[in-house]
This record gives sequence, C-alpha cells and structure tokens, in this order.
Amino acid sequence: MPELPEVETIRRTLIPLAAGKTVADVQVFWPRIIKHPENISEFIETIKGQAIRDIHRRGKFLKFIFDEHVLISHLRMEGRYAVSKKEDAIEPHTHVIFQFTDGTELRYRDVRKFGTMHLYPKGEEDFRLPLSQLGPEPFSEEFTANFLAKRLRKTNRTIKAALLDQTVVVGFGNIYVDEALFRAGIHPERAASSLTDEEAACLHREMVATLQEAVEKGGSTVRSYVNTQGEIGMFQLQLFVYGRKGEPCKRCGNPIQKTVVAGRGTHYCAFCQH
DNA sequence: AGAGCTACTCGGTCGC
DNA sequence: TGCGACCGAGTAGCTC
Repeated sequence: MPELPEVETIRRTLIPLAAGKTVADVQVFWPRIIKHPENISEFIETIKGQAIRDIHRRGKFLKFIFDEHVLISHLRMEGRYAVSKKEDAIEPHTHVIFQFTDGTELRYRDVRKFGTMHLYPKGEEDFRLPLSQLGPEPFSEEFTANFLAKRLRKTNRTIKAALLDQTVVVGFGNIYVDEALFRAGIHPERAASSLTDEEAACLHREMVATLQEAVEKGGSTVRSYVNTQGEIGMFQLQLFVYGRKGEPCKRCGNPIQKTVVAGRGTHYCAFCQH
C-alpha cells in the first residue's frame, strides 16, 4: 500500500535504473491496467521508440516523462516495478513490460491488478484524470496550516475522511493519516469542521513531519512494499498506531484501538486522541 | 450545485 | 477442505 513516502522512494530508486533508456517494445498482459488511451495498440505504438527522460511524482502517482508523452502510473496496494534483464524469468503477476533497447526491461507486477496507467501527450496530463482534481503537494508552499484549516472548516465529514481525500492534500493513505492524527492528538472521528485553528496548525505540522521522516527512512514496509532495489522500508518501526491494535500506546501505555472510520480500518489511542 | 455517499475493480487471506 | 466475506485507492454514478 504505497503512500507518498513509498512512491517517492520507488521514484528515487528507479531513476538510476530506467532514466535515459529507450523503449524498443511494450507487452501488455492485462489490458485493463491501461486506462488511457482506450486502444492498447495505440498505447504500445505511442511509447515505442521513446526514451524515459525523467521520473516525477504527483501525490501517489509516478510520472514517467518520455520524449513526447507522459505515463501516469498508480500502484494502488500491491503494484511494484523492477528492472530486469530480458533473459530473467518473468515473475508471477507481471502485467506490463517495457523492453529497452539495451536488453533490460522495466516490469510492472501487481497481485491485485488494481494499479492503473494513463498515457497522455506531454503537457496534457495535469489537466486530465487522474491528476486534474488533485490537491496540493504536502511539501509545497501552497500547503500551509492556513490552507488546511480553511479546507477543513467547510466540510462535515470526519477528519479521517478529509485527510484521505486527495483533493484536499495529496499523498496520505491509511497509514500516514492514522499516524498524523495520533501525533496531533486528534481523534479520527472528529468532524473536520470542529478543529480549532490551533489544532489544524498542529495537525499540519505533524502531517508534514510524519511524511518527511517516512521519506528519510525509505517508507514503511507493512505488508509487501519494497523499493525498486528490492529493499524494505524502515519507517514501520516508528509507527505509533498503525498495525498496533491491542499493543501498548508508546505515549501512555494503554492498548491501541482499531475501528472503522470512513470505511477504512482505523487505529488510534482512546486516551491520547480527543 | 456540490457534498458525500455507494458500487466497482481484484485476489490473497482469514474465519467459519 | 471449501467457500464466502473482507480489504483498500480512486473514480463513476447516484442521492439529497
């Protein structure tokens, strides 16, 4: 379940392996991964002959910058990339292969087949789904405490649902929302509009700090995540609540609770979060 | 009109 | 051992 820190780690480890390489051919074994263009042959023919110039990130999406086009890739829960030699055995659940002219291949695997790819002419991608509706990057100047407070003030949903909403701010999924709320001492079921300006400022601070620390640790390996080199992340060791149901709270010692909020499994400390 | 629901996509895992 | 429910990110489509 890669969220921003995991996707950023994948981006950084993938650049030295894939940037500068030219695609000779593309194989698609599960066409439903490709959401745009609708015609798979068009997808393949468009990429053929183009080189990967750079790899960017927008929220939890990877952006493969080709010469004339941009490939938007979302890994959802289980998607992963690897660069292999052409002769290496193809691992199970491999759905898309980009064969490079140098004999190596970029392979996309996804047990759940939940991941998506969108290909657009360069410059169009930010104005088309899935990028067009996204909120600010958490590390950008646009994402301030004031911005967050303003967005939270005008919604009646729970704070958990608001933080998962990628039109508010991008990059947070289940793990980092639960962690940021714990660190800010805010109960996940609070109405977003009930937060004071002070609470919103504290939450903003903890949201950014949590992601920053997680990026520094190479992300969190909770189920299956590994970076492009096959290495696990280390931030799972710093988690306060996620995946710690019944275990003692690191601040007060009382057992961590797990419930369902906004349709998602939600971890919190009933004593530390109000 | 827009906020906020639900259904849908998948298959490994888990509980009965 | 077999089978159905569950999980979850994002979007489409629906309701109110």
